[in-house]
Amino acid sequence: METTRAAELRAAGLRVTRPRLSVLKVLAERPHADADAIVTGARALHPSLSSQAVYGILRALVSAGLARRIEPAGAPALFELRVGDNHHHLVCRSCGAVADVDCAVGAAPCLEPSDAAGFVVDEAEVVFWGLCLECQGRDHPVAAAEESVQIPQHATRGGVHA
Amino acid sequence: METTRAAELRAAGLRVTRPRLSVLKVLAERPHADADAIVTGARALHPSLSSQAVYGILRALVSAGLARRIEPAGAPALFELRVGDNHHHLVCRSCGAVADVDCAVGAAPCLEPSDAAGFVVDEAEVVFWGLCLECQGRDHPVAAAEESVQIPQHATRGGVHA
DNA sequence: GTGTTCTTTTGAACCAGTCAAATCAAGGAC
DNA sequence: GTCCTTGATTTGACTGGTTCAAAAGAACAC
Repeated sequence: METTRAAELRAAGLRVTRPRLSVLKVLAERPHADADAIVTGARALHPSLSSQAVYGILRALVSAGLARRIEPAGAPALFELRVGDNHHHLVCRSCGAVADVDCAVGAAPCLEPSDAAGFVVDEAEVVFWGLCLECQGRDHPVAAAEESVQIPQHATRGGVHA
Repeated sequence: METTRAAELRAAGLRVTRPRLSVLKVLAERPHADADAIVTGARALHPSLSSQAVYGILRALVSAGLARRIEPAGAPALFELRVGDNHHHLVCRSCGAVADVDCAVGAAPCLEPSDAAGFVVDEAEVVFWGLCLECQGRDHPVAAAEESVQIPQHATRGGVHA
């Protein structure tokens, strides 16, 4: 298993080091971890690891195409290994939990902007905001989105819009 | 005109103050301004204005529903007065320019996640990444998305995906 | 006008992330 | 296997965007 990760690094033109293997292992175990969680997790495997090293490693992985960085508004950046497929994210307004979603329509027509204003678009990024199963129960079940929200984002009333 | 803005503030249950009117005026003149630009602009109208006051005002406006905060990955937050309609944003990877887009489809089916994983979704936020007209010319016209990019985001090769 | 309450000011602090120099290790050449 | 070059990590300081807290000030209901 570690051989696989080492091969991935090598294939991407990156040297195989213990810090990098540790970070990859943490990312495989918990997708959508933030830098801090990755530092903590990777230190279990390589105690001397500094947080700056993790930032460097994450940057190397992202620019090599081995990892993807997502930045939900109001939260620190998250990292995931699932890269190269067309998936988006569900984010819980209350606890920040993140789940992957595939878009229902492949190359969806609604994701070609109606008027691109001269822009050449190369990516459409979608974030679905809501409440995860757990927070629906914890907060009051109706109008739960009004509850104590850590992520500073104006909650649109009245259903999903596009 | 200022009467209108004052009325909007009052209607939202906020006191009418010169700092707030100044910030609203700046937001009306330049949509998608960041906090720093708003401070600079508002100081032209109210020189003693502190940046902390602007942060406070912006927060009040957003939570009152008079303004909307958007946070493109890797850039400071932007603010706009256009609220309550279903619009999204085009962001230039090179210069950070932002343009509004209405989605082609109203309550688009593709924006209902294929599998919501138990989440109750109340908003779908779409960001289209690309190059604005100006940066297409400045950078090399083909594969321009590979150019010196300030916003740390992995550029997906091969067209818009969903 | 007066007083209460909300705003702004002032000044400090916080956090995620970055930078730069020095040390260290991976892995190709021998 | 050892040496050397280049790239990776460590160490420590620092930045930019944003938030917090206490004190001073201004709106506006009465």
